[in-house]
Amino acid sequence: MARRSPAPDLARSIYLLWGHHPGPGRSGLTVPAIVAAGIEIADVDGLDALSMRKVADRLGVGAMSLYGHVPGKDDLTALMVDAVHAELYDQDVTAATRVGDWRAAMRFVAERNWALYQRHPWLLEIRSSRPTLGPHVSRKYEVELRPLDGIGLSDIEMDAALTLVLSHVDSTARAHRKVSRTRTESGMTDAQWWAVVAPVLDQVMTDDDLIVSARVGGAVGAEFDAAQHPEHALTFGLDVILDGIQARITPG
Amino acid sequence: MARRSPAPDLARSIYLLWGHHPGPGRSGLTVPAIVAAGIEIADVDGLDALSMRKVADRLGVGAMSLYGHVPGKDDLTALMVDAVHAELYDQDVTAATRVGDWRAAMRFVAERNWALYQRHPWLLEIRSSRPTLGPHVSRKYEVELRPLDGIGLSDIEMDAALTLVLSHVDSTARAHRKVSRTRTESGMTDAQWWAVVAPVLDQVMTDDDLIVSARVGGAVGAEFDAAQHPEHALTFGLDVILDGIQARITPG
DNA sequence: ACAGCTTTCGGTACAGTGTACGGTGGCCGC
DNA sequence: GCGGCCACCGTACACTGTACCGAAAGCTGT
Repeated sequence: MARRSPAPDLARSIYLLWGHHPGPGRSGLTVPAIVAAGIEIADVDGLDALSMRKVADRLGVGAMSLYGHVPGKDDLTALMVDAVHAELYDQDVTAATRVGDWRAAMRFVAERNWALYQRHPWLLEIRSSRPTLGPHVSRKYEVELRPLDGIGLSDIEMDAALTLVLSHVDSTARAHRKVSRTRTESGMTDAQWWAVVAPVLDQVMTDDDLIVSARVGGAVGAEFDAAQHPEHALTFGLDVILDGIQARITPG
Repeated sequence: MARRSPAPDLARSIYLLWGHHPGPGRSGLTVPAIVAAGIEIADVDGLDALSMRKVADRLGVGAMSLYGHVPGKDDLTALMVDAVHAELYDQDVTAATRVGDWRAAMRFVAERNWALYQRHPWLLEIRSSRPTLGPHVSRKYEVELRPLDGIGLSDIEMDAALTLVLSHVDSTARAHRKVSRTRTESGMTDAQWWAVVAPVLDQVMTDDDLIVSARVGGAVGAEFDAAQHPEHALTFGLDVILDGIQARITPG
């Protein structure tokens, strides 16, 4: 696994994110090409399937050649993250402000981020210790922050409010992904899966105290089969959060 | 890596979670001991450092001996997850209802879950496709759902509201962990780290549009150094969410 | 055109991982 | 005392990220 002794070169990582990388060598290999290949693999097979050798194979190049352009896998994934964030607002820094008041803007932001997670589910699997300080991520932050400027929140509250909206999308997408992975991995529909699991649970759950959760779990399960559960959770949570923020702006 | 061809045995996994496991063999190995060893390793060194060989070493046993008690690593981590959830409410199903009205109860729930994440940060790193259908996780759901019963939410809204609170704790803990990992991995304080990063960013960020984010980022960074940032984010978000739920119960 | 140097490429190797397979040793029932 | 069974585990395989260093290709100076 990752060497940690010679302290990862922060400066180099940042320069790389902001486009300071060597031109093509004699095999035509470039950083953008490597990043694009990585994204393609992760989009199709997930982050677990992303390996340096697979990226190299896809580019018709030896595994070790990648290391002349990218310091290691962590930096590659950071580059991938920043790259896909360019898709969000087409580089238009007023994209969110443009759609209406701050509530409409936050709904727009939530929807765009949700769509991004659907296109690139591997974003949810990344466990990086450092924040991604790349150009597109920075710009995304600006776009999403602007509609909250001047509506009566302190700077710190602005950040907290945005974080709240984004975390909600993140968590909902994560839950959504969990059920869809269960589906694909087991090769069953949700109903089939429950048909296998339910009898076992019935046999084993001898706990008489699970009164409320049994009822609620049943109701959720029913809605669940109705198939558009995640969208409901997304809008419900968003409504709650926006109302809560509103209450913070205009108390009483 | 994980074999997937012979379809993971769902029934066996559930039975295992609910305590159906073989007694000690001639080396004294038991499932609870394996799970405890796994938790100890993950608590200290994180989930990445958890390997079947390390668990076996800690128990003075060969790596393959574990497979007589546990089908594989995924099931082991599921067992670990369920096990630590026993710590949350000391098996008292009325623990949350007891502390006051539903708002007080949700604060209590948030605080307990936050504490659990601090004790077992590896909970945030788990990427399992299936939900953990174990006894302690089930009971936790019941404990946390009860205070929301009968306050004017539909069953589905109850679940969504609880999910909202828990996701918020989850996301905040995740962000908190990210900065503390940056600290330990780089061996620098936050200030030192920024002292390295900031000049590089300044040199490379030639984007004139980042007006609001520069200001807000600065404010957050200052608060950030004040060191209790995550607790602030936790209570701010919780206030927003609870106000939003309140608005949903008693409109007007 | 050719020599020499620089830069880039990639084969091999190493320390890890999860876990399948099959041999072995110790315990239990007779 | 002894046959059989089963828990245990040594070995092996297919992977991973990446360090090291030889090889080859291209550019430069003459």
